[in-house]
Amino acid sequence: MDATIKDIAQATGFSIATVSRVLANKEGFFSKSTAAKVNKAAKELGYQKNMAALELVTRRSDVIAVIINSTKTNFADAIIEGIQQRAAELGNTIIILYTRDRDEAVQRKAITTALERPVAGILLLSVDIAPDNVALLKSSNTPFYFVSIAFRDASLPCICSDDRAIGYMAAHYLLEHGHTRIGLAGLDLNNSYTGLLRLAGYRKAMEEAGAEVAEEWIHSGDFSYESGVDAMDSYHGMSERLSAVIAGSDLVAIGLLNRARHYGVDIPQNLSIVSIDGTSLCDYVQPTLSSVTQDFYRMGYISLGRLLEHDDEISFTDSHLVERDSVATLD
Amino acid sequence: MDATIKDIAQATGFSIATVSRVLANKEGFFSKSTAAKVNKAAKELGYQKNMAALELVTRRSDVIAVIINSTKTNFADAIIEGIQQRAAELGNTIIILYTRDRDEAVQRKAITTALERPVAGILLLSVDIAPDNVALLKSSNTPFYFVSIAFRDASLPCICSDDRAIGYMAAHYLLEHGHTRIGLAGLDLNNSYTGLLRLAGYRKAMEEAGAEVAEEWIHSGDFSYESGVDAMDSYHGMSERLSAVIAGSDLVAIGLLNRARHYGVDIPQNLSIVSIDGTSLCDYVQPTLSSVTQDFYRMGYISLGRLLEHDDEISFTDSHLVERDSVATLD
DNA sequence: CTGAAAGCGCTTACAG
DNA sequence: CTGAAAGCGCTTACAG
Repeated sequence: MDATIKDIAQATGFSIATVSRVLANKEGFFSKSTAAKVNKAAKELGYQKNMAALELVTRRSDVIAVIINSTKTNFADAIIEGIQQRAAELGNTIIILYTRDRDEAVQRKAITTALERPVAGILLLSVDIAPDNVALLKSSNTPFYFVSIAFRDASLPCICSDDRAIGYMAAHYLLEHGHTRIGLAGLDLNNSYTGLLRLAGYRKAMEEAGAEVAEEWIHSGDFSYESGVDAMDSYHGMSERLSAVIAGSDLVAIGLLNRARHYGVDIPQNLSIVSIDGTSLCDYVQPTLSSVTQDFYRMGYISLGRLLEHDDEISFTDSHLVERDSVATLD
Repeated sequence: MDATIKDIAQATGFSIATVSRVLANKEGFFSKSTAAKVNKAAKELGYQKNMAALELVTRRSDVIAVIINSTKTNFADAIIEGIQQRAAELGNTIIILYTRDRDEAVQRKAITTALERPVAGILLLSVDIAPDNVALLKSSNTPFYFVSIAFRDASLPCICSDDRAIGYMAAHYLLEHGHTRIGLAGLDLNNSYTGLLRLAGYRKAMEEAGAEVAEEWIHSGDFSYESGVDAMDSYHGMSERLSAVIAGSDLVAIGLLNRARHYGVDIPQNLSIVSIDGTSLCDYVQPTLSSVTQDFYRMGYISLGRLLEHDDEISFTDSHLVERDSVATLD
C-alpha cells in the first residue's frame, strides 16, 4: 500500500528523521550518499508525501483557497487562469469554493471550509462580502485578498481595475468622437460599488466636456445580456435619440447590439457602443465591439503574490481602450 | 488562538474522546446534555475542525480533485458548475488542478498532487491522458472518472456525449433540409478520438442518404475560432460550393460565420451552418447558430456521483438539436 | 551528518 | 454514556 517514510527508513536502515530531512531537502543535514539511497528507495516504493500529516505538524500549507462568486461572468476564467499560472510557478495548490453575493450563510460556509485547513491564504473573486463575514475573515489569522472588486471600506485589501477611470475613459473616448448624447447601460447601481464608480467617472467626463446628462440616459441593470436588451428597449422609446451608449459589460453590449438590430438600428451608423471588459466576445460579434479592456489575467496573476506577501494595499491593474468597429465619429 | 478539542474538553470537563464524538455527531455515544455543553463551548471558543488532523487519522477526506485541461474551451465552465453544484449537495470540497493534453510530465504532476492527499476521488475534465499516467491512476487506490472525453480504451470510466451520434445528428438535420454538399470543419482528426467519432457519425449519415463526400469538404483543425476561419478560406477557394457546413465547435462556427461575412457569403442564404456544443455563444452572434447542443452541466453534475459510487461504466449524456437561424431549407 | 523522542489534532477500539 | 490510550505520518528541537 501507500509507502510512508517509515518504510523508507526500514528499507535504507536510516532513521525516519534522516529520511524526512532528505525528502524535505533540508540542505546540510545529510550527505549526498544518504540522499541518493533514500531517494532511490522512495522512488522504488512509489512514495508519495502525505500532505495531511505535513499540514498537521507544520500548521501551514501551500493551499490557496479561492472563493468565487457563482454569478455568471465571462471574465472569471481569465482571472482564475492568472491565479493558476502564478500558483503553478509558486508551487501552490488551489482549492475552489463557490459562494453568492450578499448571501451571508453561503459565504460563511465557504470561508469556514477554507479555514478548516491551514491554508496559506484566501482569495475572494468578485465576492461582495457581507459585513459579518468580514469580521470572520479578520479574526482568522489567514491572509485574504479581494480580486476584481473594491469596497468603500478601505481596510479590505484588493486588486481590481480603476472603475472610476474606466467610466471616464469610455465617456471621454466617445466625447472625443463627437458624441454628447451618451447613454450608460446595464450597470448595477443599487448594490455594486463598481457600478457607482463607473457612473462617477462617466459623469466627470461629461461634466468636463460640458455635456448635460439626462437621467433617462442612465439605465441600470445587473451587467447581464438582458440588461442590455432592456436598456435598448428603453432608449428606443425616447423621443430624442442617443448617439452612443456605454455598456456596463460585454454581455450588456451584446444585448444592446442584438436588440438594436431587432429595431433596425445600425451599429455604428445610427448608434455607437463602447463596451466595458473587452473579453474575446468583443471579437466574436459583428460589428466587433470597441471596449475599455480590463487585464483580468494579470489581476489574477498579481493577486496571489500580493496575498502571500501580506501586501494589504488596494491596487489597480491597467485598463485601456481597444478600438474595434462599434464606434462612429460624429461631425 | 485556534481552539482544539482539547480546549473544549478543558472548558467542559469532558474528555477529548467525548468531545470528539459530539462534534462528529456519533449518535448514541453521548447524552443530549453533554452535547449541549460541548456545542456551546465549541461555539464560544470559535472552534473550527482541523481537517488535516482528521484526514491523517481517518485516511480519507471529502475532497474531490478536479484535473482540468487548460486548453481553452468555452464549455468547461458549465461542467465545473455542474460538479460544484453536486459537490455542494454532497458536502464535498473541490481542489482544482490544471494540466495539458499529451504533456505527460504536467499531467503526472497534477495527478501526484492530487494523490498527496487522501482525496475521495479524481475527476479528469477533457484530459487526453498519456498512457503512463493511466498506469499511475490505476495503481493508486483512488477512484477516478473522465468527463467530456472518451477513449478507445474501454477500461477508462467516463461520461461524455455520444460523439458519433452528434456527428450523425448534425449531418442528418442538414440532409433533412435538402443539403447534400455538407462540409465538416474544425475537428481535430489527428489527436482527438472525439473528432474521429464525430466524423464517423457524419459519414454514416451521408452514406445512408446516398450522398458522396469529397475529401476537401473535411477540413480538420483544433476546435478553435481560427480553425473556422481557415476552413472558410479553404471552402471559399473550391470550384463547386458547399451548401452547408457542420462546425466542430461553437468557436469554429463563429470563425466560419465571421469569415463568411468577410467574403460576402450570407448565412444562411448562401451557406447553412450547424454548430456542435450549443453554448450561449450561439445566441449572442447574428444570425444565431443552430446547434447540436450538449448537456455540459449535467455531465458535470452526474460525474461526481458516478465517481463516488465507483461506477466504472462509460455513459452518455443527451445531446439534441436546437434550431436557431443559421440553417436554410434547400429545395 | 544522524537518531530518539515529543508532538501536531484528531478518531476509535477497548474497557468500564 | 464516558475516558485512557494508541496511533495516523510527518517535522524538528535536542543531543550527540
